[in-house]
Amino acid sequence: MAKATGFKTPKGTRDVGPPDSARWQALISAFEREAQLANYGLLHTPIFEDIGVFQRIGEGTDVVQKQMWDFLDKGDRRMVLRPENTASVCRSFVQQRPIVPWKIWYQGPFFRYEEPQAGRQRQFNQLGIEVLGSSDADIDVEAIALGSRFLERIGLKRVLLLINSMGDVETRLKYAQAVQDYLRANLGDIDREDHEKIEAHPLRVLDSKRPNTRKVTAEAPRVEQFLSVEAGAHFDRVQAGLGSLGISFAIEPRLVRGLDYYTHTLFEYQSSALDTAQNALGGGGRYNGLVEELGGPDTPGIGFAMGVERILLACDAEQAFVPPDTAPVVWIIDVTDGSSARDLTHELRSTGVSADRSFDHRSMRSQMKAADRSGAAWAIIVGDQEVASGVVTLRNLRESDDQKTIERSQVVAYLVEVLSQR
RNA sequence: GUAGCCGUAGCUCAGUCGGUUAGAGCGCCAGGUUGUGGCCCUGGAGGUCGGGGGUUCAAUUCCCCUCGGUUACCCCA
Repeated sequence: MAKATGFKTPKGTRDVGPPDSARWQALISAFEREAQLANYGLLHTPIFEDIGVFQRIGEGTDVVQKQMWDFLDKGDRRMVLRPENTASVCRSFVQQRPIVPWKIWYQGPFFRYEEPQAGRQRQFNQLGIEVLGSSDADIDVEAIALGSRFLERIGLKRVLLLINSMGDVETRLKYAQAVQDYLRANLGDIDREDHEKIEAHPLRVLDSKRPNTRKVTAEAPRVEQFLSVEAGAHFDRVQAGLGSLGISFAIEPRLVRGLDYYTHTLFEYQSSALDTAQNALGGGGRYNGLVEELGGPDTPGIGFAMGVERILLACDAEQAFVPPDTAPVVWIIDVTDGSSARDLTHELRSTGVSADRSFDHRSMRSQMKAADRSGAAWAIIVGDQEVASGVVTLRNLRESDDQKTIERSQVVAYLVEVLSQR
């Protein structure tokens, strides 16, 4: 417990240190590899932006209405810590005007000012991709497949892929009207807490978790009946593509997602291994109006974001993606004046062998304990006898207790040789 | 923003129906073994019992407030 005068991480934030940080890095690397395999480039955007960038994602959304972590800078500009990345990427696209299709991936911290709970932090990390400049349904397939492949490759098995379509803007408007009419007609059977949403955001009532509302929405009109010919063809092509790639999915007519910019394809990856309220590992969809909203040309886009913390929670639940081994290969035990430890660690590191040592002239027992605890495979022991004879003692700490005497001048080359044979 | 539960050593937790120096296990440090880790034994360090206020002769314990954690609503990653 922190002292009265001590500081702690701010509410809804946490430190991530060893060994968790190594696992976290490995997860990012796994995603980076997946992105590179599909020729996506890395885009870093600022962690804060003008508040207007994010207001474009929908005035009626919770993200904009109550979760924006905004502040005035010293020039009286209204800034906001980014709550998501799609709007930033579109802002960047408008500013840079890269050639299309622009395929980028990203990773980093995001911020939403809300009450923390399981799988929900005020600062959290997302990784994801965006593609701007193509309305080809095969890009939808590529994006969805990339996410599925990533989750599969890190060892998650209990993942459900849900998809839906919102159609184009006209479809969406007509469908929203139909849903609203239907909900109004069944007002009495809908949980009271959802009544307000019926008027403000009828589509969002569809993913309400309240039992009475769910009974009503199960029978709600389906979007298929409202899809234009083009929108229907697009959705058909996406489904056929996923089928061709052998990716299993379920159509979820009530999947609407909370951001207003989505059109056409919507998708979400859910973990059935998590029994918390937040079981969505990630989600995304197509947004064909957002670039224009931000002052650019009419440009289609699609992408998804996944929550790093949630993925790791799911990995814990499935006992997948174990932390990588970060132990040094060699530990130097020097019971003379420490000079050998100083020089040998440097030599080993220079040849690419990880090595560490104790400091502060600890006892041999203490140094051996430290070597054991570190997980090192080898110990190099240097005492007065060794120094006098120009040798060191090389001890195997893992497979056996074998140890042997070896020339001081040979030991580094010897270890490099032994390690190369693995 | 709202509600429930919870804040006692670095970690996981006992405990105190209010009463002299607040405990355990694990971890850490040292010793048993002045050249050998993992097992075992011994010892040690480390807490203003989350913070503030109130009641009381006396508060870690009771009351209020506050901060934080946690779970849920809402919503999302």
